[in-house]
Amino acid sequence: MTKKTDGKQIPQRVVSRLAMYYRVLSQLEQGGIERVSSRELGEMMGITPSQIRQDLSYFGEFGQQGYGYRVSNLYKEISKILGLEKQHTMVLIGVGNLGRALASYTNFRRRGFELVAAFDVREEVVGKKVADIEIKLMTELRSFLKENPVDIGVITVPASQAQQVADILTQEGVKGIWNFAPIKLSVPENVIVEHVHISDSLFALSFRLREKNS
Amino acid sequence: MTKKTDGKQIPQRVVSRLAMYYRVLSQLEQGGIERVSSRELGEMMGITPSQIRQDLSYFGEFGQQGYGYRVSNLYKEISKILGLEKQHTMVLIGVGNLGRALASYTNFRRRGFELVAAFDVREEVVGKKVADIEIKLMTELRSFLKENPVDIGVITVPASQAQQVADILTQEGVKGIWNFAPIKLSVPENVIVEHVHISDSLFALSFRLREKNS
DNA sequence: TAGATTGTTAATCGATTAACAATC
DNA sequence: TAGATTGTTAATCGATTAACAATC
Repeated sequence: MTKKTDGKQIPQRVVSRLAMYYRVLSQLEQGGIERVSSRELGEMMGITPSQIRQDLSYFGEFGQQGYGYRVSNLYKEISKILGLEKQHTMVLIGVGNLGRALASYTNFRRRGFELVAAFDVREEVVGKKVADIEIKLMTELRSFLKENPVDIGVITVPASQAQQVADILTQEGVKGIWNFAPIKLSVPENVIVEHVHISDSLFALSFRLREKNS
Repeated sequence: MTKKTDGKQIPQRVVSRLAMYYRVLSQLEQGGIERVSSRELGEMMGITPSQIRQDLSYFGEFGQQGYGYRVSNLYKEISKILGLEKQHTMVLIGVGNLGRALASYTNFRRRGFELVAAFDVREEVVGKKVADIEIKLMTELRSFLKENPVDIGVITVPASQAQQVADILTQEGVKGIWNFAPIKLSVPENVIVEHVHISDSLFALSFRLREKNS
């Protein structure tokens, strides 16, 4: 039962697989499945049972010999590991099409990510709403952050403005940035940035299509 | 000058770094920079010069001893490698917020990805437009594909409908799928799928925020 | 009990980094 | 020329897979 989280730094690859496990387990639970083995999980996800057991062993012992894993239990444990049982507050900067899509994605709220404000530079959208949040003018970002505790900043502005926004966020104490601008941000080392480079994966698709036909 | 593409399968990691190189080089070129060394590139991207040279060596020799790389040249070569000099046609299935965001992202068109049609199940959006494309009813998808050559299908429907859409796409000869539904698609082995699991990266951010504070 | 499956240690595989001769 | 930097081979590192004792 000893947790193995002690000190050891968890590889990035393991963390992203945790998110996959979480997703699959959520489907299994919704499907009313009660137990699952690493072999079955592996088949569903296209990875080896060994890898699953190895990954989980970073965090503890969640299974039972001869039986496998209780779906509802493993789901809850992984949810805890990912920090999805905590509440997170988010601000959105840049209410374009993508920002709007993210704001409206109700699953985030369900998982404990609460959007508390949205900002844009364009005066004409100010006062309108996304996902029941009133859009504020970008110039109010700093003062808002001073008065409201915010965990995560979601950046969906053009690349040219992203660094500037990141600077305000980090100066005002935001500790996590979810960045959709196609640019590498410089931030203090205690701030965590997750980049989502959507177009990179389209380019990879293009490459693999080409590779196949040659 | 011998290309090394011969047979050897390129690791997925290398492909996704190619997309990064492409992005950085595009910035350098726009900034009017003429030459760059692997050391400089590495510093900008936070990876080792060795890795850059190793990656590039999969595809040929693009540099010059004592000088480095000519930015415009390397940019063009990587663009070729990624297949971005070819024209690709795309259809979009699911015109929700995310679909709308992708359709409006003009950079794709600039890179040779042309959206030729968009589909949705909701009758009320049919006939309206996204990015100058008239939205069609989902039931017309199959017949459209029979009459028009399409390279890539972009899936932005809910998870529950994604497999069904993927089946139609692959049956009608689409060879690449860009999937935003949070589910693993089963497709024939000659079809290439790129998944973008946006929420996975938010979960990873949540994990790393938690990890830091413990 | 016999069969199944875990958690973990050891072996293998692949990817990253270091080193260096070649040469601009 | 001397200094810089490539492309590539070899060394190292880390991640994945296999194997197996423990045990439900």
